[in-house]
This record gives sequence, C-alpha cells and structure tokens, in this order.
Amino acid sequence: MPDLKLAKTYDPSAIEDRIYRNWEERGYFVAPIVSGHKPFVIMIPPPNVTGMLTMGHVLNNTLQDILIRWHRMQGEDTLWLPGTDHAGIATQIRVEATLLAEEGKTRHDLGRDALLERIWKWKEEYGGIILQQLRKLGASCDWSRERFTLDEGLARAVREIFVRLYRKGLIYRGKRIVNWDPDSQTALSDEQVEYREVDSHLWYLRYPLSTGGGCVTVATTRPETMLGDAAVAVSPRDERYRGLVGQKVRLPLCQRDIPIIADELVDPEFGTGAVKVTPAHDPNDFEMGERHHLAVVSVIGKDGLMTEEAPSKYHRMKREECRKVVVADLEAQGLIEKIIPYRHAVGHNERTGTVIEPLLSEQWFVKMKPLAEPAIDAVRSGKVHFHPAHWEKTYFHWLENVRDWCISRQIWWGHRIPIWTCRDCGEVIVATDAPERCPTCSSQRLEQDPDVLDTWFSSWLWPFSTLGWPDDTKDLRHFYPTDVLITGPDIIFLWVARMIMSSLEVMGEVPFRDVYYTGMVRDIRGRKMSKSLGNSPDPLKVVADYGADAMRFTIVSLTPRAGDILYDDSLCEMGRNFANKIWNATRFMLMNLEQAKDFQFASIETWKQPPDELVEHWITSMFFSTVEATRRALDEFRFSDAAKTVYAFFWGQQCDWYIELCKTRLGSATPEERGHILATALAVLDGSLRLLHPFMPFITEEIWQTLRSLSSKVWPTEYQSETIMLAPYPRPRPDMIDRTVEEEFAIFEAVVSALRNIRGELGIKPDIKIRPVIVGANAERRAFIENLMDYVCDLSRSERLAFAEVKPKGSASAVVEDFEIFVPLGGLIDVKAEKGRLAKERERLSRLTAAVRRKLDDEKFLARAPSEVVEHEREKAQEIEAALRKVERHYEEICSLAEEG
RNA sequence: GGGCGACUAGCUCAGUUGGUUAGAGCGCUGGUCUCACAUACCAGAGGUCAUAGGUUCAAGUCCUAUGUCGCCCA
Repeated sequence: MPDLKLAKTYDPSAIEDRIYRNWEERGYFVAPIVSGHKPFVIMIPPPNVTGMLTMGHVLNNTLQDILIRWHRMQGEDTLWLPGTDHAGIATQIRVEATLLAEEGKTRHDLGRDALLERIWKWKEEYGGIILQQLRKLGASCDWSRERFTLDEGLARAVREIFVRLYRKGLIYRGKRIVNWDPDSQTALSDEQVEYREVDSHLWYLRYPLSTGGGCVTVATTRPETMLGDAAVAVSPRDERYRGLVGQKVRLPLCQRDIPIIADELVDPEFGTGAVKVTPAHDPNDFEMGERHHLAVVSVIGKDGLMTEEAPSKYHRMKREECRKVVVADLEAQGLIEKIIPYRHAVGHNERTGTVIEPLLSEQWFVKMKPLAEPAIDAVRSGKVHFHPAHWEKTYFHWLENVRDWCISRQIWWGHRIPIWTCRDCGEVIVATDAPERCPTCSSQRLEQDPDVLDTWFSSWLWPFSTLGWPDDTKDLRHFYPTDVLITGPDIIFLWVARMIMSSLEVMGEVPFRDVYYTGMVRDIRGRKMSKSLGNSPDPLKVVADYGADAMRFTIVSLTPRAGDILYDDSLCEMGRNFANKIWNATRFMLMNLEQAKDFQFASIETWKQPPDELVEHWITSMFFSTVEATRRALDEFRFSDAAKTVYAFFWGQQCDWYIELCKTRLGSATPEERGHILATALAVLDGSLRLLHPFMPFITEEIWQTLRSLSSKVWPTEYQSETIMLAPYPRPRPDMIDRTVEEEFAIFEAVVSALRNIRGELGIKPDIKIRPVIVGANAERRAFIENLMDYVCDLSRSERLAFAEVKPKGSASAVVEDFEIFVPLGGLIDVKAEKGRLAKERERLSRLTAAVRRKLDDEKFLARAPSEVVEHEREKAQEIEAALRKVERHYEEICSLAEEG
C-alpha cells in the first residue's frame, strides 16, 4: 500500500523533474513504427541554436505537446521531432563578438576553418539550451530523433535540392540590388528585412542645368547617394518638366553631366515631381537604369563606407557622416532649397537592427514563380488548411507577388554553396559531393564558392530532411507527410510557404495538412515583450514559482482564437489553483478510501450502462458530455475552449456538486456502500485525469500513479499501462449521455441555489437551520425532491423539507420552475431585506416579460418567424409571467407583513 | 497608400450556421477557518455588446461607413 498521506497543498517542484526524467528514461517519447498504425507527426519549428526560452515558445510548444499527447493516448504512432537551426548570422556574430572581446581578434585574423571550429565548440557547449528548457515544460519530444540543420544528413538534403533546382534552372546567379547588411557584411533576403518608420527629413536639392539657365530641384531621403546619381527622372505625363526631358544637369560636388529622363515609375506627386536616380543604391533606380542604359556608380561599399567612385573628399566616410558633409557642402553652394521633416520606412535587419543598404551585388537566387504556383494550389484546394483561415489571404498575396529569393550569404557559418569553378578552364561545376577534378579539363585546381546558404534554405526542408531524405528511410516512409504545424504568423513567408514549396517540389506532397498560427504573447498592457522594456518573463522562473502544469494550463486558457495574448505571471495563479484543486479532490477520495470495503474499480468507459443511482447517472452523463466537447474543441484547434471545458467540469461539476454529494452519501453508507461510492468517484477522477493529461501532464501522472498503485486486484486493462501518457484518452460514449438526467439535476441545483440565496441575502447565520416548505409541486416533482432530500438538506443547511398546499406566513420565498419554496423565519425575518430581494427579482422578471410580450404582440413576428420560434416564445412568456405573478404576490404579502409588524 | 485582425462586465476573454433570460476566470462587495482544498467555500454587485446607419419578424452575431488599437505588405 502506498503512502496516501498527500500534502495539503500541491507542490509541483517536488515532482516535475522526477516524473520527466522517468518518462524520458523509459523511452515513452520515442515514436514507435508499427506497420498499419496511423502515425501522428509534428515537426517542431526549430528554434535558433542560440535561443533562450520565451513565453512565445511556451505557448507554441505547449500547444504542440497537447496535440502530441492527445494523439499518443489514442494509440497512434506519435512523433514530435525536436531540433534547432544553426542561425547563420546570429550565431556567427555572437562568436565573433566573444572573439573580439576576449582576444581582440577578427574572423579574418583567425581564418575560415579556425573560426568554424570555434563556432562548433561554442555550439557544443552553449548551443541548444532551449531544448533543455523545453524539458521543463514537459514537452514530450522524441529526443532520440533530435536534429540540427547543420547535421550531415540535413547538409546532404541541402546539397541535393540545390543541385536539383540548379539543374532545373530554378537556381541562378545574378547581379542586382540586394539587401546588404554592412555590419554583418552579407546579403539578406527580402523577408529578413523589416521596415520601420523613422523620423527623418526630405532634402530638396538643386541640380543646375548643364546649359546654365536654371535648376531642377529633386527631393530625396538619402542625400549622400547623390554622389552616385546617374540621372534625374520625371513622369512622362508631367507637364512641368516636358521641356526639360533630354537635357542634362551638372551633378553638384561631382561635376558630372547626367541626363534628365522620363519614366513611368516616377510619382509626380512626390516632392517636386523630379527625382534623382541612383542605380547602384536603390532597386527602383536600378530598374530605371537598365531601361535607360544609365551608368552604375557605386559610391557606398560593402563595409558601409564611401568608395573611390565618390569624389576623393568623401572616400572612406561612413554613410551617416557623409550625409552630413554632403548636405553641408551643398548648403554652402546654395544648392539646398529646403529641408522638411519627413517620416518614412527604412529597412533594418530584422534580427540585428542594422540599417540595410540596398547594394548592387552578385548573388545566388531561387526562381520562385514556378515553385509558388503549386504552393498556392495546395492551400486553395484544401490540401493544407490554415487556422485561423484568414492567414490564407496573407499567404496568397505574398505568393502571387513573390520575388526571387536571394539565398547566398557572405558569412562562414552555414551550408557552403555546392558550386565549384575550375581555375584553369572556368568550368562551373555543381555537385552534391566535392568533385575531384574538372570534368572538362581534368584540372584539380577547383575552387568552391566561398559563400554559404541562407539558414532558411535548410529550414525549408525540415519536414522531410529530418526524416532522412534524400534517402528512402523507414522514418520517411512511415512519418511523412506530417500532420500539423504550429507556428507564429511572423514566419509565414520565411518558413511556412517555403516548406510547402520545397515539399511539393521534391516529395510531390504537402508537408502537413493543418497549420495553426498562434498569437503573439504581449505584456498585460499589450506591449511587445522586449529586452529593453524588461517586460519579458523568464518561463523557468514561472515554472519554479507556479509549476509547469500551472503555466501550461494558464497560457492555453488565455490564448484567443484570433489575436494576441496578453500575459502576466500572476495570471498563472489560475493554473496553480486548479492544480491544487485537483490535488485536493484526490486527497478527499483517498482519505475516505481507508474505510472502504470490497473496493471494485472499473474504468468509466468500460461500464456497460449508466449507473442506476441518480447522482452517479448524472455525473457520468456530464463526464461524457465533457469528453465530447473537449475532443471536438481539440479537433478544431480551439485550445482554450478545450481547457476551459475540462476545467468547468472538474471544478464546477465534479468538485462543487458531485464530491459534495458524495460526502452526504458517505455519511450514512455501510462499508460495502462506501466501496461502491468511492469506486465510482475514482473512476470519474481517473477519467478526468486522462482527459486533462495533455494539458497538465505532471500532476495527472503523479496522481494516476497513486491510483494505479492502490490495488493489485481488480484493475481495468488501462491500468496495465505504466503511465498515464500511454493510457487511453477518454472515448466518447453517446449512450452514457442522458440530457433528461442533466435537466432534472439542474432543477435540484436550482432548489439548492434558491435556498442558499435566501440564506445569503437575508444574512441567516450558518449555524441556523432553516425549515423550507414547498408549495405547488406536482406528484412527480415531489417524488424527485423526496428522493434527493438528504442532499438538499445538507447543501442548504436545512431541516427536512415539508410539502404543503398553503404557503406559510412570514416567509422568505423563491420560485423554482413551476413551484414555490418558502422559508418561514418567524420573528427572525428581515422584512426589508426580503422586500429588496423580491423587488429585484420582480424587476428582472418584468423586464423579461416586456421583451417577450413585445415580440408576441408583433403581428409580423407571428406571421414570419418559424413556428417553433413562436411556440418557444409563447412557452417562455407563460413561464415568466407565472413566476412574475408569484413573486408579485410574495412581495405584496411581505409589504402587508411589514405594515402589521 | 493597400490588405488583415480586434473592439462584449473594472481586467483578460467565450458567445458556433441570426432566434433559450449575453457567460467564464481574475478583481470587487458581504458572509464563512463547514471534518479535500482560505491556492478554499457560499452569496452578491457589475454589460444600452466601440459609434452611426442599413438588411430582417428578429442583430453581440449579417452589410456599409466612421473611430480607436494592433499586425502585414508597399
């Protein structure tokens, strides 16, 4: 017999780590492969290897774990595959910073191989902390299948798809304007650039006409780039400048003559209608430059400093400084017409915040159009569903306007581009494995492209590369395609859309059927969590303070169906209190168990039929109603509904009513009866624990283990499972649901509530027993109440209820259904309080009556509303009006009593 | 500038295809240490559903406009 003396309050810190260790050691997380079994698979969105756990991760991973545990309990071959991505730029920057701080060296001092060695060492030592942190949440990931985007297997997948796309002509090299990060000294894709509103200025520059007479004024947000101007452009429809097109201006500070051109791209409304054209430093200008065959003058270099193509005065100036100097120089020459404050969007590196420089550069690109079309179809045709569905619009809009993807990065940490060039004959070789010699000239002097690939170029293969692709592995055959993806909408383009594209391209199948987008976790005032605001809670501290179950349950209950989630640590009290409630409900049963005899336990789902006893019949029906509602909510990704449904049952029904009623029953029970009562109560508890397990894995396991160890005799087959993790999730039993019993029980609840209301409102002391009288109950109702008499008395602290034809004088009163309850209070009655009570009730009923009458008096309503609705309104009117008449009579009597008194 | 979303009790949110008396948790007020739990129990107060129109017999729910806030794209 185990120690049943549970602590009075639940202490999660004492058990969570122990339970998790046990789960992991026993291999419960490892996904089995059983032929014929239905698999259920979720791939974790791999966090950065440099990452630390945030509340966003908590939300995201809790939802994944709920689905995973739910399906695992249904006997499916359930795989939740964890891992991290190598976060090319972020990781390299981090190690470089340490290198500089500790040794005063740059990466160039160290060289490529040595730096990579350092990064790997850093990764082994500090990388992937977040995966350790996930264990604290109770995440049931299959750690035996953990992957890293730089693993050899995933590296092969990256090279394989590169080669395939290259050979199909979908990967090409091109010279164009890219998003350049001058700090990290690398290109970025369009999706990695975040546009932020910045308060700046609009500078109006005067460019003198080469012929002498007059100036053209251009407006610009970037005066320093004027050194690289190749033209001035106006709209072809702009009358103001018609005569000037074809003429030239003399570019100040450079003394170059540049043409005035007309181009459709120019917005005549902007500034003066004339704009400067800098093909090397603006994507639109680059396009214009190509159309008009303009010179490309690169005045800003890859290091963010002014180049030698700029006049010598400005060489090696920082771009920010150069702006000031150029403006001052122009000012000195009287060439600044005006400067006005101007707010506009400036591209920043979304991770580091560095201001992006549009720069002409040669890079590798993926041609996206051919990949986008099947990806659009996949969602449009319903092969992939988005939840909430409105994200489909965003997805379509991006894919329909998709631009080519710049995939090369000028850093060292990442997948090296599998392209080699022969130094002797110039042959370009693309291969999955490093070639020995040039296939054309047999030279061994081959040089690999120095660049690496965008980290997302490995992440977009995640759903299948993690399972072994390009090999035909057992895992790939059994687990692909996956089922659900849970992620934030911020990476819908960076990741979700691209996974769909790559999967359709190489697997010919969608990577997942459902995508659930979480909201963003904000602070309680609705602000983004950020380091500088100091408003990001540490999830591990929350776990220490409240318990992982409490945090999980709270965050799931808080997550809305659409929109962000406003979070504060103190909200976790809700989850903590709930865990404590579960703990104490169990404690109650175990404390009573000691006196039970002939204890026979059977899982609630194995019962052949509903119990005969009314209370048990009712709680069984409520339980299976809850099972249905919970499963339906999970099916539809309504996580908070699911959590609240179980909560409402456990607390509102099981604890507030069922257990309270058990107390009454146990009070007068024989030892044999006690055994039966408790076996039923424990069966309901067992069922609700299994229902709750995906949400609160630790406490449910802890209690379940206690239940399991209670008896070696008669256990349901479910208990042959060593863990609740693998016990069956409660199955629906529609035959056990009885709406009639649920409705009947509601009448019982109403009687008790009415009596409690009278006690509470009239301030009747708890130790005074009341003697209620029921008037006007028909034989059926009377029998029903007689049957539940002990319960009513206990819950309302009443003497045995009497039935009468005549109402007792000097009573407080209430109307329930079609009968009346009176509580004679003799001299004790507080007439004023009772008058107030009745007046309030009268008001309420009058308002309702008026509303119903308004409808029933409306001929159009009677004529046009469906007959059921009209009928329903009629019944409602009768009921309410009957109740109102009774309450009015009671009110008058109380008033006359007051006069007598 | 274009698109998307949100607006329901003091706070955070439910409210299924229009039709039971608009709900929950927290907070608040009053009462209880009632033998599982004061992280609890019992009772109560609190909402003209952002605003203005419209459709309909009927609108928190559908349509239009406006406002406020948030996100995405340009």
